[in-house]
Amino acid sequence: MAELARPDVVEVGARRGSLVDEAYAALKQAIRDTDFPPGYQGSEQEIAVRLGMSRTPVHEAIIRLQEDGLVRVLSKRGVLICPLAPQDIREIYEVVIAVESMAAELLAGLPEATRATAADELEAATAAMDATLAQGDLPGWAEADELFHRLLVEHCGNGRLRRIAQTVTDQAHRARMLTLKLRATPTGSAQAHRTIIAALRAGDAAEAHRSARGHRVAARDEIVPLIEHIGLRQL
Amino acid sequence: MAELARPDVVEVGARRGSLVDEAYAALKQAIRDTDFPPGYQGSEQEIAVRLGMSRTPVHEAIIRLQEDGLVRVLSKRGVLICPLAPQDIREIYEVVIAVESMAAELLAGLPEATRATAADELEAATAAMDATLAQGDLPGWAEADELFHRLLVEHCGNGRLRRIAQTVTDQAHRARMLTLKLRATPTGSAQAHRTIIAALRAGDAAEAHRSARGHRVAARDEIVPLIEHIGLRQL
DNA sequence: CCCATTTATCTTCCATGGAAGTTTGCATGG
DNA sequence: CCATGCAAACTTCCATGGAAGATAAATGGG
Repeated sequence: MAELARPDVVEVGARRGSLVDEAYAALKQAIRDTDFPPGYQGSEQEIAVRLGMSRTPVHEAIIRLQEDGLVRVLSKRGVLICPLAPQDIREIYEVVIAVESMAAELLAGLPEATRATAADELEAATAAMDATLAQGDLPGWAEADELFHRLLVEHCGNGRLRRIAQTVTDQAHRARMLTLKLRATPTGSAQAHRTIIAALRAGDAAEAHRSARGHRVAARDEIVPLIEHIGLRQL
Repeated sequence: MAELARPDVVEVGARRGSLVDEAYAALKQAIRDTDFPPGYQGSEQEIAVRLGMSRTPVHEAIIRLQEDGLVRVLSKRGVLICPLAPQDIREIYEVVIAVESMAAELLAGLPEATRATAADELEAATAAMDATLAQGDLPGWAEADELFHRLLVEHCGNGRLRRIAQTVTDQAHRARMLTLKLRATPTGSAQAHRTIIAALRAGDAAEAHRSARGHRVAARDEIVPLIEHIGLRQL
C-alpha cells in the first residue's frame, strides 16, 4: 500500500488546519477509496508513519472516525475498517429515506426565493446526470446524482439533518460504487428528481415529502435485494 | 461548582471501562444536569482535576462530545458548553419527527412476536405516565415519556436510527426540562401513545408512521413557539 | 506429534512536557 | 483619562515514554 495522500504541506494564505483535521480528512478519503479495504486491521503507529506525523493526532482522528461509524478501535488490538453487511446497507437506506423526505418537506416550506435557488441547482445536477449517462460515463453520473442529494439536504435549512445525511452517505459510499456496476443503467432517477423539483417549486411540502421518499424507497428496494442476492457477506 | 460525580473507583466484577469512557459519561451527565451551564467555558485542565485524572482522557472524551454536538472546543481558548437557540430546538424536533416516524413504521413491519413484546413495554411506559401524572409527579412523567420514545427506537431494529435518536435526545434534554414546567399538563400524550401502540399491534406500518409523526409534530408545534415566545435567546 | 505454559512482541491507553497561539492585564506615553 | 504596546498567564496542540493488556510465538512436558 502506497503512502497516503495528504494535502500539500503548506497552502499559502489558507487557514492553517490542525494535524488532527489533516489525519481525519486523509483517513476518511482513504477509506472511501478503499485504499484501506473494509475489514483491514492496522495500528495507529503504522498510519502515523504513513501520514508523516506522530501517533497523537492520528489517535484523535480515529476517535472521530469511530464516532462516524467508519472504523472501530479494538482495545489493544488495532483499528478495524468497518465492513458493511447487507443489513447495514438496509439500515443506511432507511435513515436516508427518513432524512431526505424530511429535508424535501422542509425545503418546500421555505420562502419562494430560497426554493427557486435550490431548484435551479438541483435542476443543473439532474441535467448533468442526463448528460453523463448519455455518454456512458457512469462514475460521472454517480457524482451528479450524489450532488443532487447533497444539495437537497444542504438547502433544507437544518444543519443537523445535513450532518446526519453526510455521515450515512459516507458510510454507504463503497456500497454505492459497487452497485453502480451491478445494476441496470439508472434511467429513471432523473425523472424522479424532476418530480421532486416540481414539488419544491410549487411549495408543496406534502408532495415533496412523498416524492422524495418514494425515490429513496425505490432505490432501497432495488439495491438491498441486489446486494443480498449476490451473497456478499461484507463490503 | 462541586466535584463532578464519577462512578466509584472500582466496581467489583464489572467490566473495566477506560478513563475516556468515564470522563465521557461524567461530562455528558454534568451537561445534561446543567452542572456545567450552557455557555460555560472552561479548560480541559480544570475538568481533568475535577475528575481526578490526567488531561489526555478528558481531551479525548471532549472530542467525542464535540462530535455529539454537546460542546465545542475553541482553539487555544477552552471548551464551550453549546447553548441552544430556539432555532436549534426546531432543528432537533424536525430530526426527531423524521427518525421516530420511521422507527414506528419499521417496528410495525417486524414479526408479530417482536411487535407484541415491544407493544407491551410501550404500554407499561404509557401506564407509568398516567400514574405519575395523577400524582402530580412531573419529573416522573417526563421520565416515563422519555422511556416510551426510547423504547420505540430501540425496538425498531435499526441501530443507526437508534443512535441518531439518542444523540438528539441528549441535546434536547435541557430544553425539555425547561418546557416541562412552562407548558400545560400534558394529558394528551398518553392517548397519542396508545394510538401508536394499536397501530404497532395491528402491524399497520402506514398508520404507525402517521400517528408517530403526528404526535411529534404536535409536540414541535407546541414547544417551539413556546420557547420562541418567552424570548429565550439561549438555554 | 500434540497440548499446555511461558515468553516475546505488538497494541492501545494514559501521563507529562514543551511548542505555538490567544487573551488579559498592566505599564507607558500622549 | 484614553489608547497602545508589551509581557505574563492560560489554553490547546502535538510528541514521546512507560504501563497494562492482548496476541502470537516459542518452549517444554507428555
